[in-house]
Amino acid sequence: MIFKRVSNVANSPTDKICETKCSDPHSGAAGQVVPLAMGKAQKMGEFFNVLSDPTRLRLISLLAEEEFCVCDLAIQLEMTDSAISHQLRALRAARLVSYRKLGRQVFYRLHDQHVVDLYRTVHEHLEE
Amino acid sequence: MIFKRVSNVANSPTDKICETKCSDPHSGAAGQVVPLAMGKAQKMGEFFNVLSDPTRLRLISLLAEEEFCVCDLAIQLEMTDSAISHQLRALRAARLVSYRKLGRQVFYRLHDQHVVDLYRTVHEHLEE
DNA sequence: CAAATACATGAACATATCCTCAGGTTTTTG
DNA sequence: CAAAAACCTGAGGATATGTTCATGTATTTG
Repeated sequence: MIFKRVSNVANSPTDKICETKCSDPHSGAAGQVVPLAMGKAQKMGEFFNVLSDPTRLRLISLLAEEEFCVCDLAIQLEMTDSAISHQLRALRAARLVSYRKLGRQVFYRLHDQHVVDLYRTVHEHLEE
Repeated sequence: MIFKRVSNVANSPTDKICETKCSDPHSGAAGQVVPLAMGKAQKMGEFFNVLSDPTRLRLISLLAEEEFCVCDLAIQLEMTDSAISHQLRALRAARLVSYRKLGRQVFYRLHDQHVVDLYRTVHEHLEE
């Protein structure tokens, strides 16, 4: 099956012709190669985006060891309470951390082991 | 061992006191919990950042199946050659893809299996 | 109860990111 | 050789992101 050019896609002024491997019958059952759907790519991107910030990664590296309150996290990263709080908000939104309140303090921990695994995997990968 | 407050760190006008668990002796051999170093956090962030864009993830999803030339990638994602080329540049810089030239076409493929594993792991993780 | 601590939040600013547009190079084709 | 195809690249503009600053809420302490 040949990929038909989607006509009005603003794909350059003069349309071009290059349907090289689109008709290739190998790879998979139907011989069709379909890209990840937009919606899923968006979700997946948002997930990786949470892990794309140095501060958030440093927070995760600490929380991978034990539970910490916001103030202590701020001290160890030598950053403002506010900055840390904002980042923890992002980590919460992504369901990467959970917390418990104790008096006026809030202790954060990693939501599950999954993130730690991912973190460690990439950490090893970059050691080369 | 107690964490001593790093004095001039712009850590709010009035310095505060909260050295809750910093002196906690458990976790690890020396009982010390040290955050990921700034430099490494930066590198790691850059790596995840490459995977934080929907377009790049869709490219990876295609290249996980087989080799493709730029034009075909553009057609399947319904985007401009230019846009795709820019993104492939980012993937190249991150050493996630390699390429071979054949005539006037350039065929891209994933550099190694490692990325595919990571991609699939997260893909499954988000299926809930 | 008033002050202080711990944390959260909104606005604002500087920076980064992704796409488009307008060119560029290289290779093929007529 | 000239035109076209395939791809690359830099500049520019809209949008997103991270920190600071100022302020707000809740809990503890004197």
